[in-house]
Amino acid sequence: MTNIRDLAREAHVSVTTVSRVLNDHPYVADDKRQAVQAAIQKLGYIRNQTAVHLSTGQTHTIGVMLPFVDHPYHAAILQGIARCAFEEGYRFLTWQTNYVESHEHTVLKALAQREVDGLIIVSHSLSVDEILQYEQYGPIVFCEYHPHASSVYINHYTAFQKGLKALQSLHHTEIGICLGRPDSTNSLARKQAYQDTVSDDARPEWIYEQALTIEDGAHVARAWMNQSQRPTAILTASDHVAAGIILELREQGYRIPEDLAVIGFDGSDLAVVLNLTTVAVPYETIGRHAFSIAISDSWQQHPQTEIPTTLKNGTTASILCVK
Amino acid sequence: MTNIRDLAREAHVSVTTVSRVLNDHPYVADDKRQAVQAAIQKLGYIRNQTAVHLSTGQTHTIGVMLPFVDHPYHAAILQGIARCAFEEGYRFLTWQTNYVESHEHTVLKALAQREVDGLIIVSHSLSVDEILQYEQYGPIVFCEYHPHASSVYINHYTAFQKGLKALQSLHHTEIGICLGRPDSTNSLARKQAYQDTVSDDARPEWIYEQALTIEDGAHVARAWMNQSQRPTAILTASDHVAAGIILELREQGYRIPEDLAVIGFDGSDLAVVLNLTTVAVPYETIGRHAFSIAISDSWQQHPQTEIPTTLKNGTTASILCVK
DNA sequence: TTGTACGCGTTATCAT
DNA sequence: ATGATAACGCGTACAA
Repeated sequence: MTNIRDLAREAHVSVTTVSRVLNDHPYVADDKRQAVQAAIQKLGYIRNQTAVHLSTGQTHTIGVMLPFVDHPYHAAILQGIARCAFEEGYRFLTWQTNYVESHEHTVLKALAQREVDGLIIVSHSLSVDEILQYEQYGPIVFCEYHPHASSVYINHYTAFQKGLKALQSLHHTEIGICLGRPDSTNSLARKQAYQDTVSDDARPEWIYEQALTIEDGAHVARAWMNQSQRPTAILTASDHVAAGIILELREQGYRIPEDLAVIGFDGSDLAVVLNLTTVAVPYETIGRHAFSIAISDSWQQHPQTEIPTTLKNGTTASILCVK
Repeated sequence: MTNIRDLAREAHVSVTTVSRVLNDHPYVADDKRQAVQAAIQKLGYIRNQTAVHLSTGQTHTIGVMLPFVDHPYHAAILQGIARCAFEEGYRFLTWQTNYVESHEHTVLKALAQREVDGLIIVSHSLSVDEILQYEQYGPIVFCEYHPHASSVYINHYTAFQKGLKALQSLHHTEIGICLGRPDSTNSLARKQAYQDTVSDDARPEWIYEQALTIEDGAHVARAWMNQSQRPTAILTASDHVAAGIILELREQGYRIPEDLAVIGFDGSDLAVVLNLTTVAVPYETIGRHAFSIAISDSWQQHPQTEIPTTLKNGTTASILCVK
């Protein structure tokens, strides 16, 4: 493997001059520059990036920690990160943690070990404090709201409130909600929005937890059918869950939204094909913002960037479907 | 940043001994080992991976080249790669190329520059020969069939044939197909399967090209409606396209499968929620195989690994729906 | 404008 | 069992 020393010898210049040519530095005579370039051609030289990384102390790589890569929600954030990273000449490493804490530690360690210049945390199960201990090694940006950390987030409280108020404006008073992991930051905010907005009509038995997948949605539907007192509308935390509920209920002969109004969350392809009423989230934008914070110096101020959501009208809970 | 020299000084041993302790090598006395470990604790030492990479000449990182990260199809392959990589203590870098050739060159260059130990190419637009020139720098594994390269693939010819024969067994004789990028390896195989299987009934105007997204599917549906001679069944190259066709046609008052039978491809979430008849592909398995080939020595023999597909019955083209 | 010499942090070779 | 010391390949003060 030929290196810059070989080039220097071949071109009859010093390694410094070679390095200058390689990095487009000024102050190098044209004849020498050409001599170096000729040597590069002749010897088929290719720069070793690892050596650059060691020498400069930077890898130009950002790490991304997320539970799963194959969920539309996360993939869309990745999309934003990918676009931005490419534009900036950065790479990104992805770690899939499945919310396993030991795996999350692996990711944090990678930051400490200088494998990456910074970290974007899409979702996590370790405590924020524990994660922030690694901030001494480089920028850590969350895609969730955390007041004492750099975070790019959607306001799950107001987003959920938006859905709930829409249902109320359709004269629903018996409203249920679906949550994902019950103790996650997002779920807590959503539950709070539920209690504040629906207030007196809020009922614990209408809060369906651990609802994350299509399959989980079907479970929720079955639970709903078995209840003596049923909500007339359900706001979910993902389009997948909404889809599961709707499919199962239709299967059983119920009509949506007449028997049960359902609102999704995400604005994914599922919402398009099922024509779901849903809370659309610009995930790609979140990824872009998170990335640009991670590679700038602004992260040190722990900036808070809220990304707005929009309620997208469909046929599973719309004015058109209500008398 | 403390390094192994600091540790050596602190523990009163040589850097070699420190390195041995760090890498669990034998031949190091217990007292020295403990002294080193104490020094590690005291100085808060963390190993610099970049230096390890330079010294060993390996990065323990695999690069993944794909057009988009936010398509279920690619995300599922990534999932397989992610699982395998984690198990093996490897990292993976993802490059999203959008099928832009200059971007693809960037990825190949990264292999030459030793940023990654190997490359998995999910899909590409550069010629295989051009890509294979970079094989001198490390393993390159394709997730498409290429006879002279390491490849993990599904047989698009037989997979498409499977769908076509299913339609024929439902007594369809007027069959159309949707293809993605018209000149891709996959599309060519699919077109061949169409011509061979449907043979005399194959019609150029029933081959709908550039059909990749839900939106494209809607276009296909409109094209179909405008035709004087319409196929009675369409086999698509993705569930997205199938979904787009079905939604648009239902919108216009057509019935599926009575007016048009539709078969999807992928076996994605869309197929689940729309109850599509589809050709299911185990993408995660493809990712796993590709990865394990990339990190073993077997790639040098250019192994060919075919992954089987299965026809999944739904309601958009099933025996149940035909008299 | 150019070059020398050292640093980056680790592993590997070869003595002892 | 342990330790000097030379790689690995590049960037960069500092000197000239």
